[in-house]
Amino acid sequence: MSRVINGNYPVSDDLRGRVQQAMEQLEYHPNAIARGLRRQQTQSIGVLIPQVNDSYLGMFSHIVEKTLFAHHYRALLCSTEESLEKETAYIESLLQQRVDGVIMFPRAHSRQNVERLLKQDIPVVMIERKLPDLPVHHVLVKNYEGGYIGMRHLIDLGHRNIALIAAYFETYPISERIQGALDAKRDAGIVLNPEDFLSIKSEERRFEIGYRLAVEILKRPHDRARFSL
Amino acid sequence: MSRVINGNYPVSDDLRGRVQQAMEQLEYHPNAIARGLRRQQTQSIGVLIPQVNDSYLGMFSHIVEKTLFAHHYRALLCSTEESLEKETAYIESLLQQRVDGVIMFPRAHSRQNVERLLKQDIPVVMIERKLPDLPVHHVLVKNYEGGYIGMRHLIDLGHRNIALIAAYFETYPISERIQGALDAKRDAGIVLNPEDFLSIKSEERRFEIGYRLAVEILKRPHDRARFSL
DNA sequence: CTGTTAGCGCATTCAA
DNA sequence: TTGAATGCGCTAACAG
Repeated sequence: MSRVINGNYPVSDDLRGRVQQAMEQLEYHPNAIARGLRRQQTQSIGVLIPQVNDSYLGMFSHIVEKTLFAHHYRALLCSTEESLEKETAYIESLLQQRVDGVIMFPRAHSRQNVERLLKQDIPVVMIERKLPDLPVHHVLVKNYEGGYIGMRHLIDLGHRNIALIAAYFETYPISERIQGALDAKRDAGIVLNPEDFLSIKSEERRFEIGYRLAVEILKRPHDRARFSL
Repeated sequence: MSRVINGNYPVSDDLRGRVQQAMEQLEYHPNAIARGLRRQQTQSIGVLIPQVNDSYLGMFSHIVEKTLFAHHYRALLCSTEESLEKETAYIESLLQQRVDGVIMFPRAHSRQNVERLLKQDIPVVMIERKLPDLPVHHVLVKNYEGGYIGMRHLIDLGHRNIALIAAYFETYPISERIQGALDAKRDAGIVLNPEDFLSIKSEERRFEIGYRLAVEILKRPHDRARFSL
């Protein structure tokens, strides 16, 4: 009897006892599928991440999973692998799965996918990316401040020749950090040397290129602090 | 019409066209919940891992997710955090979710949980742990050979004083590796010095203790190669 | 080839 | 307080 399991209706102790005993004997496990169909609610949240296999994102997904678990929700972790195609396929899957909500950590331009979710009235939380004109929740880090503080720290340490390496420099969180860093430089009255800003194109493998650029910088004359965003 | 979607019944082009058009207009997404209830099959596989947030396990879960995805299955990643309680809670959840199968990467003694799954006829795949008397699939690495080859390599390099650090030394994959390593030593006619085998108790934080033990070994006199399992 | 129907397991009515 | 009936959206079986 559903009333015993959910405890949202008055039930006599006698009946409850008999039902519970029967449940144990039959090794009965409530069918979450049928319940989801009836209640139109699945207690599951889609979590889209560029790659689970990454220290920062792994930490992020872990804490999300842990929190959802504690609130009796299940996280459907979806590794998009930076691919918009896979993200789209996963969105379709989550739509069919009738998830109660979606948390997105997008790298690519996922606007259309977000719109598809909203059209089906599925709440969306965006991490570290802005979609100001859409009714979604945002979780944003103080990127500008981070960039500013980081650069400021190096300046306070006495460094003056500070180069900047950035990937995805045209996208939201990074552009903010860069702006913060550049502003810190400007506020300290340090000349902005264009050759000190090295960007990595999005298509390139970021790790290797970052390494190569760093090596190049270190080959330059003078003492230089490095700063990677 | 389900026949159009699934394409497993003959349908005229005319009807198919009309149905497809209607689907687009209504922004129809097949309800996987209802389908799962009807078909008694959910196209989802539970994947239990001690921690997603770990380089080796992260890689493992990533490749599993990728493979399942390609086969139109969804991976329900469950991070057990080395806790038997959380593993048990997840097993119950997967049981209720009616997953089509479970892949387990257990650290703790998960025998009972495996038995609960089998009792409901859910296929189980065990990674790197043996449960010989249970009808489960096993995926095992050649641990003995790995330990043997590793030790053999150091011996071939000319080292003679070789210490061994191991956590969970009493559990399956590790004990195999240790046996392999010790056999390699014996086969090379090297005396087994008991103080060369350092174990880490399972309760301890493995990383820090491993580091401390390694430092201790390095303080010893003589040239010693280190070997961690 | 196509329309109709029953039932998957549950939660929520409505009666009793 | 409890039993019985309905329908969530789908697919498989059965007619047509």
